[in-house]
Amino acid sequence: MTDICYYCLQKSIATEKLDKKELKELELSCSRISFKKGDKIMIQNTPSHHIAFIKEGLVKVHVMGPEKEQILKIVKGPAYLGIPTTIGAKINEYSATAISKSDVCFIGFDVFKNSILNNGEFAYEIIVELSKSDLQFYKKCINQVQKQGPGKIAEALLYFSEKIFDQQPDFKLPLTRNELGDLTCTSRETVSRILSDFSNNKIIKVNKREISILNKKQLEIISKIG
DNA sequence: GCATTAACCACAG
DNA sequence: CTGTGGTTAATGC
Repeated sequence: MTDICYYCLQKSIATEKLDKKELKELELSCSRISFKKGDKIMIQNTPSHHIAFIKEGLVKVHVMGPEKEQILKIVKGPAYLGIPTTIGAKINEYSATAISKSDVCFIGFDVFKNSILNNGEFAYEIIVELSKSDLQFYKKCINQVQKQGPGKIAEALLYFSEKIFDQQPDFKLPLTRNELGDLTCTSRETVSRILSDFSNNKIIKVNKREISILNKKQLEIISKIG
C-alpha cells in the first residue's frame, strides 16, 4: 500500500513544486521502506531503477575501491539519494547503508524523469540540491587530500557537529573509528590517536562514541591550517 | 643526519 | 571495537 504523497509532511523542496496530479503519479510509483541501522539501502554494482528520497535518518554513502572501503559522505534526510547513479549510469556506482533508523521512499525513475521534463520548478530544485552536494564534495575532496591527520579529523568533527547534529557541540558519533578512518582517508589507529590527542589538549571530550566539543575555536584553527 | 607524520602489525582489554 | 606501543618508510629541513 502506498502512502499519500499529497499529505506527506516530509516532502522535498522539489516535491513541494508538484501539483496534485503530479503528486498522484508520484504516489503510485512510490514505495516507502523503513530501514534499521546497518541495513543496505543501495548496493554497488546492482541495477538501479529508482531514485531514493531519505525522509528521515542518517545514511552513509560508500564505495569499495581496489584496496579498501571508501566512505564518500554521510547524508542526513531529508535528501535525495542516488540521482547521479540512476541518471548517469545503469548500475549503482556506490552503496548506501543506514547508520540510524531511516525512512526512505523509492520513486520510479520514469515518474521522476517526467516531473523533471514537465515541471521546471521541480527540475530547478533538483539541480539546486545536486549542485550543493557537488560543491560540498569538492570541498571535502580538497580537505581530505591536502590536510594532514589532525586537520582531517577536526574537519570531520566540525562537520558532524554543525551539519549532521544541527550545531550541537555534544553528539554521539554514528561511526566506528574504522569508519571515521574510511571517511577521512586515514587508518583507524590514527583516528584513535588524534582523538585522544585532542582530548588531552582539552579540545574535545571523548567517551566511547560520545563527543563533546570543548574548544571549537581551536578545532576550527586545526581544521583550517590542516 | 634528524624530526615529523602516518601506515602497518601485534597484542591487550 | 579500541587504544597503545614498536617498527618502518617517506618527506622535509
